[in-house]
Formats: sequence, structure tokens, C-alpha cells
Amino acid sequence: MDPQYQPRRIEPEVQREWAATRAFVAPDSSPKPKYYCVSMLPYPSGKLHMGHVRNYTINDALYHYMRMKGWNVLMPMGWDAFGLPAENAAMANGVAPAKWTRENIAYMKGQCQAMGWAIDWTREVATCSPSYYKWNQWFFLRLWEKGVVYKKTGVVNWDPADQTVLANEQVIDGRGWRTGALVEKREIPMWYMRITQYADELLDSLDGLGWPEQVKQMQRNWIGRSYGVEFVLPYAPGTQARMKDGKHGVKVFTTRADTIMGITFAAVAAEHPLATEAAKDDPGLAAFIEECKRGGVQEAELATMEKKGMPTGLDVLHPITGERVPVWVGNYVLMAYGEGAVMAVPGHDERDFAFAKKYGLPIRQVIEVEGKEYSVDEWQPWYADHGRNVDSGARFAELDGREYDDAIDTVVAKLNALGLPAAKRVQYRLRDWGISRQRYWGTPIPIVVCPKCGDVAVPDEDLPVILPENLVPDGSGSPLARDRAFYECKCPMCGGAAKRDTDTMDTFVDSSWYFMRYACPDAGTMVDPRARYWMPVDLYIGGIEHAILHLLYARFWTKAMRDLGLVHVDEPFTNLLTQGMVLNHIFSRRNAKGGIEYFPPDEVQAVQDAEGRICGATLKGDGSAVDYEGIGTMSKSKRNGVDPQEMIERYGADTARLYVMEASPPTDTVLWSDKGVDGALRFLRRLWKMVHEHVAAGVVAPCRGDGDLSSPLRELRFKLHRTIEKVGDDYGRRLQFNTAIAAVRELLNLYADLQDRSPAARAVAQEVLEASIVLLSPVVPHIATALWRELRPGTRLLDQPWPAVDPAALVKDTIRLVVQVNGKLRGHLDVSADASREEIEAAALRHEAVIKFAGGRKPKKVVVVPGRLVNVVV
RNA sequence: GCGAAAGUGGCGGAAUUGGUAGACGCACUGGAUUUAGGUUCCAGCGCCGAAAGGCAUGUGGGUUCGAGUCCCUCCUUUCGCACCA
Repeated sequence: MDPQYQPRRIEPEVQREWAATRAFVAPDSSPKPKYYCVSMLPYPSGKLHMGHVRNYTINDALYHYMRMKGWNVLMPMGWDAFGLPAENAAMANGVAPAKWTRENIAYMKGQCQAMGWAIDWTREVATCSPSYYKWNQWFFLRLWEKGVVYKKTGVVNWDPADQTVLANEQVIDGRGWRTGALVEKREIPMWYMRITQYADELLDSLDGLGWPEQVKQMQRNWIGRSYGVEFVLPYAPGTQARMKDGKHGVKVFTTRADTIMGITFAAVAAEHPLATEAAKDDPGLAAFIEECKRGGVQEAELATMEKKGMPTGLDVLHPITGERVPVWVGNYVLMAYGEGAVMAVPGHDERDFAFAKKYGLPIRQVIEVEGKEYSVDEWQPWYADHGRNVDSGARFAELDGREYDDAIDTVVAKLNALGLPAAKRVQYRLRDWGISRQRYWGTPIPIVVCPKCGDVAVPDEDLPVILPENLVPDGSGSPLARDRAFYECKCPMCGGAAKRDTDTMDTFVDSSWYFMRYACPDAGTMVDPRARYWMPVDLYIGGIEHAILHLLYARFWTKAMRDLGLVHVDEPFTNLLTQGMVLNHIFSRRNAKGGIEYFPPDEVQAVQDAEGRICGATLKGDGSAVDYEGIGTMSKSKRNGVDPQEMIERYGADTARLYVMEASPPTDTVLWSDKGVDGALRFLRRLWKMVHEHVAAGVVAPCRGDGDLSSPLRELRFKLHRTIEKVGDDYGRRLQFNTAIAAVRELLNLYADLQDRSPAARAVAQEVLEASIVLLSPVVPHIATALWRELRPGTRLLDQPWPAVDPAALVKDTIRLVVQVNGKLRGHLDVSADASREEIEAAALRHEAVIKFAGGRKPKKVVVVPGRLVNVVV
């Protein structure tokens, strides 16, 4: 045995053995129960980053643990290979996205192999391969047939300089990131998936999932089921004459129909037909509407911007009193939500209150809350509370005194009695999923647009519609829209000349079902019966940033597949582990064109203020100043990622794995720092040395029971079996690896203190070392494999079961209790394990520390917590 | 702005069910080994205090025999907000 730990020698050697024996290829049937653990697939950005290392090492540790516990485990891997970064790289380097992506995949796959993750590579999937995206297209058409897919207009960010649609990420402070041009909103036709049709099921089935409660809560809030009333604010006579839409008023939805008597104005979106009509002879209003259309579509931006409005000069009527109610255009009313119009009740809605104050509109109290004084001077949070209706006026006096639910029923009945349409309705915050992207590097939408027949499906036998791989985007529109060879085609219906849809699908489509394709990557159908074996995913692991969108889309997609009879499961992911983000500092500055440029943290020298906080930085290259943006998640676009490659080369994969796993619990965020890696390496060297010294004296049969061991040896065995128990609990139940590793470190610290070299001690040593190696093997499988061979020649670590706890080793005669006086620690008390409460109490009262700190005062109360402490209250 | 989390020594973190705050590490300090660097080993290491002891888990309150843990307030940071993935 080599006296030195040499990761560079053992790691490739162990990996070769795994590959040669196909150690991680999972069979599609087995007498063992299946355990399917999947990590969110990586985007092939070029190299792995620390988030990947963390994610896949967690998955890998669980793979090994569950395998040792007797499961048929599968850990697959694939590539989320379509997307924007490939197009950006293409623009920067003139390389086709396909070539760039495939080269990145090849490199990153090599990195995954060097990390030693137990991936079944026979199931590898890349979403950019036609054999995968064919099924995106096929399924899209099935959903279209069912009416789950439909077409309507949607709003996008438009860069007028580049004449192109921008992703939200490409809009910075309202400007295009490359051009610096002010971004505008633009409406274009797009394909949608009717996820709202599944809203109730998506909401209700969250309850049964083994997911973190906060993620389920985020999804509930995102779906946002609310119960309200939809009704119409009738046009005033003059308005009716102007509006030639065949309608009789403006449709609105509200969850607070009980406040209807407080309506003092209405607000519509800039794109609302009423606003368009009013602007025809009002240049001021037309200019304001134009202003509202400027800027991007991001909700955070819209929600934080200053609320502005302008009167249209047109009125609607209060549906009950018939009073004229002015209609305003508000920049905060969105055409895409509901009907693009809202009733405004400044008296009981905070946003309406602020708007009314700003523009001098009337504020009316119509709800009172017991014992509280209303004043229109300043908003109070209780104004929005449910309460009792007051001041409803002569025409609706029966509303007075009623409370929320009752009031709403009364309002709906009243409106109907007046002959006005009004009905209770469920409303969701969730919107249908727009999947059209005006981009090149994605799944082509399998639709042909025929001048005679309209939108026509590409026949199944012509799928996949192949994406040409040789195009290079230049930033101005999609190259597909300019590629005649791609878009020119015959109409499948009439045979006449037609044009393909040149949009591609949102990449969330790709990631909505890849975990099913792993089960049957070579299937001639979308999925086959092997998916029935592996699905659902038993544990899904990935970043918390995906808590809403990706996870919701994948849930929806699974349900849609189920409804087409393709899978049998209702939910894709039984359990979920949301990994915390790996953060790093972000440095940037604006370039000459007004765009923004990022700099990797290792290329800048940070400048700190008096308190040690970073306040700026200079570029190491030329000393020029750059701005500090704070800390944020590691990302390609912000250039603050850390490449684990250097760590692998310098320390070996096991050290890198050990470090990321022991640094913090998996769900916590981590601010990256590479200090502390030395400690991980030091530990592995120590472990190697311990085994080497033991083996040098000859391997022995491990101890199998307490027999008549000396007290230090019994103590060591007690610690060992406590540790086996704890580590299993940490891996299997708590999914907390840092404490598992710390527990093994504690055990080995105790072992290292043992001086005894007797045969009995050597048998205990053998038991401790064997168990420690197995306990650590999920985290550091290479060194564990190598050391196992030395300890148990002729056997293979991968075939070992998880060690069993010896209950006899855990029996103790005496236990140590904490002694408190008035809740403060004052000493300890050794009692026999079966001491009664009375005996403990009596012993505590005789305890010298109790006598001292009680100072002669009489004990008022003695609290005994069995096995833990005794607290004397004086 | 809205939704979800987090905040404990110089640093990462531990304390799993309301019961010994700081496990296990990193960094640092002193010592041993070494020609030196590195390695390895031993000891120390929350703050105040000579000690006894006191104080201490972002802030301020509350519940309790007992609070890092539960409740309320505020502050800060992170994630998401529908075209980054």
C-alpha cells in the first residue's frame, strides 16, 4: 500500500474500473425497489460551475447511500442544450450555436466523469438532438388538437435599433443591452399552452407532495386562486356613442365586490379600446399612451414604477347609482391581466388611494371596522380589511350592515336584479404559458402558415421539423426568419406554397419532460413502458431559483401527458431538494454604447471602505475603475462563476466533493470562498495514513460485539455505532451532509487518540475504519474504494451494504445530566440510567453547585427532563 | 412593489422535538519536528473580567422554570416575478 495519498493516481484508476464494469448502469427491472434520483440538467455553458458540483455531488452521495441500502438506483444526466447563451456566443465569436454547444457538452461531460459521479451515461439526453425535440413538436401538435395549445397576441420587449425581440435579461434599465436603445412594448402573435386549465389541480395536488413547504407556498401564491365577481361598468351615453365595439360597457373583475359603493373612478390599460378611442381627438392622451408603451414588460419594473394616469374624458356609469364615473388610463393597469380594466375604490384599496390622492379624485368610506376611525388624510392598513358595509346610499340601503361574503352575494343579486351581467368567478394570478420565441437556437414550432388554409400542423410523418445547424445569428432578428431553405415549404393541406412558423419553443418546454426520456432515451415513441418503471422521480434536486417556473411547467406537462395516456403519474417529482445558490461578487461597468459589461471577480482588485465592505474595484489589467454590484448567484452572463477544474487538478475530485459537501447544508446559500479546501485535503491524507498504519500491522477480523472490552474500547464502539446511526439519518432523512461528515470526523478524532494496540483494540480499529470508509464513501468514493481494497482484499466497496448498528454497543449504565439553577448551567450530575425522577431531584438538591447558587433560598420548583437536565428554581 | 427564505465567534457552520450556545472545520497564536519551505504533531482560540462571575445567536419587545429555536416589531441580505436557465 502506498504510504502517501495520491488522488491523481487513484482517481483515474478507480474511474476506469467503474467504467469497465459498467458499475452505474441501472437495469430497467430488478427485484430491488427502484430509486430514481434526478438533478436538474445543466445548461452547457462551457464548463461546470460550483453550483453544478454541489448539485451533482449531493445527488451522487444519495445514489451511493440508497444503493448500499438495497435500492436499484438510477442517476442520469443530460444537457439543456437550447437557449440564448449559445446565440450570444455565436454573435461574439462567429461560431454556429450547434458547434459551440456540442463542444461544450463534450468538455463538460469529461468534467463530470472526472468528478466521479455515478451517472448512467447510457441514458444521456441532449435537448438539441432531433430525436429529442421531435417529441416536443409531436406533443405540441397533440395539445393543439385538444385545444390546450392556442394562438393569441402577446407583449414582448422590442429593441428598435436592432429590430429584434429582447429577452428580459437583455433589457437593462429599460434599454437594450447591446444597443443601449430605449426598449418598447410590442404585441405579436404567439402560441400559448393553457396551463390555467390545470390551475386547480396544480394547486390542490401540492398538498400531497414531499416538497419543502416554502416551495409549495410559492407555487400556491403564484397560481393565486381568488374568488371574485365579474361585472360590467355600463358606458355613459356619450361614451356608448363613441365606442363601436358592440359592447355596453367595460368588463371588470374584483375580489372586493363588497366595496362597490366606494367606486369613484375606473382605470384602463393604455392598450384598452376605450383608451385608443379617447386618444383619437386628444393629443395629450395619445402622447401619454405612447409613454405607457415605452419600457419593458418585466413585472418587477412595472410594480415599482411611479403610478401615473390621465383622464380619458370618457365616462362609465356606476352600475347601481347610475352616477357618472370617469375612466382614466393608468400605466399600472395591464392589458394582459383579466380584462385590462379595473374598478377603483380609493377608500379601501391602497393603490387606488394613492392614485386618488395624487390626482385629487374622491375617496369614499363604505366599510367600517369596529372601533376604528376612518380619515381620508392618510392610508391605514385596516382600510383594506373586511368589515361591515356602511353609507351604501338610498338605492342600495339593504347592503348596509352586511359583511364580506354576505355583502358580495347581495351585490351580485342586486346587479342581476337591475338587469346587469354579474357573476361570481374564480380568478387565477397564473397566466397561460406563452411558448413562442423569436429565436433561432430552439425547437422549431411544427406549424406551416398557408395563405389559404391558415395555420396547418406539420404531419406526424414529417416530424421532426429539423433545425438547420449552420446558421450564425447576428443580433438583428432570428436567422430562421431569413433562411429561405428553412421556411419555404408546401402546405400539407392544399399543397400550395406556404411558409413555416419561424419561431422556436421556450426552452422550458425542453426541461419539462427530459426526466421521463432518461428512462427510454432510444424509444421510437415519446416515452415507452420503461418510463412506467422509473417514474415518478423519487428525489429531484436543483436550485431554489427554479422553485416556481420550471417546476410548475414540468408538473403541468406531466399532467398533460397523463391526460393523453402517455404516463401514469399525476406528479413528476415525489420529493424535492432545493439547493441553495452559490453566490459570488459581481463587478460591472457601462460601455461606450450604453450597454453593460461584466468582469470576473478574479480579474479585479476590490476596494473596501472603513467597515471592510466592498465599495468598488479596479481592473487588474489596466487599473481602470469598475462598479461593485453586490453579491449574486453565479452566472455565465454576469461572469462571476468559479470553474471547479482548477480544484480538481490541484486537489483531486474527492477533496473538491468533500469540501462542497461539508461547507454548508445543501439548502443554504453559499458565498463562494476557496479557503478551507486545504482542510478537506488534510482530512483525506489523515484518513489514508490511519488506514495505512493499521494495514501495515496486518488486517484483522473486525470486532463484532462488546464481549469484555476495556472501557476506552467500549467508549469507542459506542461512538462508532452512534455515528453509524446519525450518519444514516443525516443522509437518508435529513439530507444534511455537513453534519454527517463532521460526525465521522469526531469518530476518527476519538479513534486517533487510542493508544491500545492489543488484539482486541485492533479488532475494534478494523471495525471503526471499515465503517468510517463506508460512511464516507458516498462523498469521497475514490479514496474509499482504494482504502477498502486494502482493508478487505478481494472484496469490492460497491457491493457492501450500509453498516448495521449494534444495539448492544449503545447501552450505557450511567448518564450525565446538566444541573441548572434558575435556568443557568451550574454543574453536572452522573446518575444511573434507570434513576427515577425523585432520585434525580434529591441528588440535584444535594449537589454542591445547587447549594452554592441557591444561597439558602428554598427551591420553588424542580424541573427534571429525563436524560437531559434538572433545573432547580429558587 | 409583491411572494418565499436567511441572519449565531475573525470566517464556514453545529445545536434534529423549547432543555449544556459555538460540535466539526478554516484562519490565527504559541510550541515540537524539519537545513529551509511545505508536511505532520501538541496546545490555545466568542466578548468583558485578576478571579468569582457576568454578557452574548441582526434590532426592540413578549411568552416560559428555561428561547438561537415560539409570537409581535423593525433592519439587512438572497431567491423568484412569467423571454436567463
